[in-house]
Amino acid sequence: MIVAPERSARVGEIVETARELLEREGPEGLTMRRVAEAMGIRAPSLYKHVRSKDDLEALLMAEAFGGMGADLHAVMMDARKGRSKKSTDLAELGRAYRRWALAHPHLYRLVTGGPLPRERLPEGLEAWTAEPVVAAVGGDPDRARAAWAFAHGMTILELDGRFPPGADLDAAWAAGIAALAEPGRRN
Amino acid sequence: MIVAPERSARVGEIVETARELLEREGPEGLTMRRVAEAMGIRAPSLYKHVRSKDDLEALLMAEAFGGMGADLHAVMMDARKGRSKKSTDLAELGRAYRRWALAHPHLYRLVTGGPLPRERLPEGLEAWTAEPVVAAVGGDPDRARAAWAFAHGMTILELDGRFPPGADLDAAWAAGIAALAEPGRRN
DNA sequence: GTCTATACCCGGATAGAC
DNA sequence: GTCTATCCGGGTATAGAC
Repeated sequence: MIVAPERSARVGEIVETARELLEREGPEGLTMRRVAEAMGIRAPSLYKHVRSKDDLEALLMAEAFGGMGADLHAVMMDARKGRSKKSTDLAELGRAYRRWALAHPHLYRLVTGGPLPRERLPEGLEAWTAEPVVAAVGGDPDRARAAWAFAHGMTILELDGRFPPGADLDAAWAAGIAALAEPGRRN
Repeated sequence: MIVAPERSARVGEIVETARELLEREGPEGLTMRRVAEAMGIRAPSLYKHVRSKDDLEALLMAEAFGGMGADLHAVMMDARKGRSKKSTDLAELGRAYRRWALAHPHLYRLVTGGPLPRERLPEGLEAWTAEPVVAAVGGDPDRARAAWAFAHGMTILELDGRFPPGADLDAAWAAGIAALAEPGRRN
């Protein structure tokens, strides 16, 4: 479990406002001036609570990470109740991953796009989020990375509208997951 | 084969300057002012040749697309000389893809990050670039999309430094390619 | 301690003169 | 085809009012 670090109530308000703005209007809408405006104050006042815009984005990232991670962990827990086998896990996980991303496209981009500001993120958050994937492939780190790359690639290409209009993405997901769900056969 | 559309020599200069700037300094360095400066003119003059910065980026994108596509087509041609079978094709293709991206990280991001401005790109460029991948998986579009997503995911996560320091990326690539290279077995 | 006003710098873009 | 002047919007530092 991940515990949110202590911080003033004001900071919580700012992050919440920023999250709503980002989800509603996308990255263009997330400016310090707009956040302040939405809170009824002036932009410079924000700097009494957060160091910089990058800092604010890191806080948002931590929150979003936690939300997505919670969803994935829930799938893992469900699977452990016995109703599913390993390869089903991975398929379920993939669906949960995709569902979360499509429900929060801008947050997904924030969390997965560009380098991670690791110094600004709670320690262990990254590994915790990845746990369910590692578990679903039986602990093989190479296959876990391949699966993660596949899921991220499918997701970001879909969000960016890079697949042709008629593409059957369910089928592409199924093809990839089926292939990656079991141990390699050659070598 | 793709033919570059007609355009004034000056536009060619601008695109070339922009490409050098982007490759050398990254997206932060690519501003209209810096491009102009590098050419010894003022920024507003650029607008006599390109409509907007987005337009300039689209020109850059088309060029980069062509470059990457040419590399992938070369691999496909080589394979057709008979030395390799299908699954080898996909592995070779993956290596060429990764190599190109690591050699031109900023161009790769430009080409694959965010939505495609399809109206501004030469028609057919996208499909032409994808041809070798489709060929390598025997024409199955679902598997081609899965393979592309995997390759893009691996590549962008590597460029963004999202894998842990000790991760064996060669192994992750191999695991993914081996899995995706052959037709699915279940259903 | 919290906010405001003001101001600076940078980037994209336009208008109009030469 | 290039210039100068200029506008707008964004991040952010500073100084000071309450």
